[in-house]
Amino acid sequence: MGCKASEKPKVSYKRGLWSPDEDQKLRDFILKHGHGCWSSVPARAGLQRNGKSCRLRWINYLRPGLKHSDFTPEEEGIVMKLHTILGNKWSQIAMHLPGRTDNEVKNHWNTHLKKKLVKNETSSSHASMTKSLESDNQCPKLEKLIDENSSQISLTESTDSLKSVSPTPCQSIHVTNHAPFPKVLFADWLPMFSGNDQSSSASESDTVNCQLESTLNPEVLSPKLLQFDTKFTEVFLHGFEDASIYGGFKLQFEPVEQIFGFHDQADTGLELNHDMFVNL
DNA sequence: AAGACCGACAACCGCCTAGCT
DNA sequence: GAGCTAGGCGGTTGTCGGTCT
Repeated sequence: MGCKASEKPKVSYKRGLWSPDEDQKLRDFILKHGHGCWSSVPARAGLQRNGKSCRLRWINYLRPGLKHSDFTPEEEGIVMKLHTILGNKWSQIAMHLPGRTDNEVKNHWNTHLKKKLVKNETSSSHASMTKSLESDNQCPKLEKLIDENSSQISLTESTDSLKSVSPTPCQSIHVTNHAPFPKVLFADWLPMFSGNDQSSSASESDTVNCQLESTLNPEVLSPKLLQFDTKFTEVFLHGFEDASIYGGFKLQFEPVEQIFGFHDQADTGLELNHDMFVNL
C-alpha cells in the first residue's frame, strides 16, 4: 500500500451530497484510468473531494452493476438469515447480495428490517427466541467460530457445546463463511471493456458494465440464488400470528452452497439476472 | 399554506488492519 | 520493529422529501 506524497492533494475538501457533475467526473475518470491510489483520484479527476469520499461514492453509488431498486422479499430474507448468523457484518452480508452494498444493506436493516423484527417480537410469545438471534452477543460461540474459522462453519445438533449454549435455530444452520466469490477489483474488470468506445452513449456503456459485473459475480449467474427457502421470509415478513406456523418453525436452511451455488460456479452459465439491468 | 415531525438514505467519522519505507 | 498511510468496515450523523397538523 502507500501512495506517493507528491500525489496527495492539498485542498479544502468539499463535503455533503454529490452533484451530478461530480458523479460524472468521477465515473468518467475511473472508467478511463481506474482508481489506483484513491487519495490521488480527486485531484486527477478535478474534484474537490477527499479520496475516501470518492472511494465511498464509487463503491456505494457509481460502481457498475449496482441495483438501486427496493429490496425484494427474497433479498430481505437473505439479509435476515445472514444477519442471524453473522451479526452486523454488513460487508459479508452484502457479498451474498449481488448489486447491493454494505451501506445499503446496513441502511435497509436499520430502517426496515429491524422494525419488522421488533414488531414480530412483540406479536409473538416466542419473542425471546427471536431476540436472542437479534443480539450479536447471544450466540458467542457461533461468533467465535466464525472469527476463528473464517473458511467454514458447520453447526448441527450434534455440536454439543452449541446445543448447550444456544438451543436455537442456530442448530440447523450450516454455513460456509468464506466469501462466496472474490471481491472484484477494478483492475479485474476494466480491461474487459477497455475496447468499449468511450464515445458510446451512457446507456450502452452501462449495459456493458452491467453485463460485465454479472459475468464476474457467480451469484448473479445463479438463478438459484434467490430461490431460497421462503418459509423464513414469510414468517418474518408477516409475523407469527399463526401459532401453527411458529409452532413448527425452525430454520431449515439449505446448505448455503445450495442456496448460493457456491460450489459449482462453472455450471452457472451466462443467464443474467434481470434485476441487474434495472435502474442503471 | 406553512411549520413540525418523521423516515429513508447518503455521507461522514473513527477505528482497525495491512503494506510500505 | 516503528511510524506512516491507504483502504476497509461499522456506527453515526446530516440532509432531504414526504406526511401530518
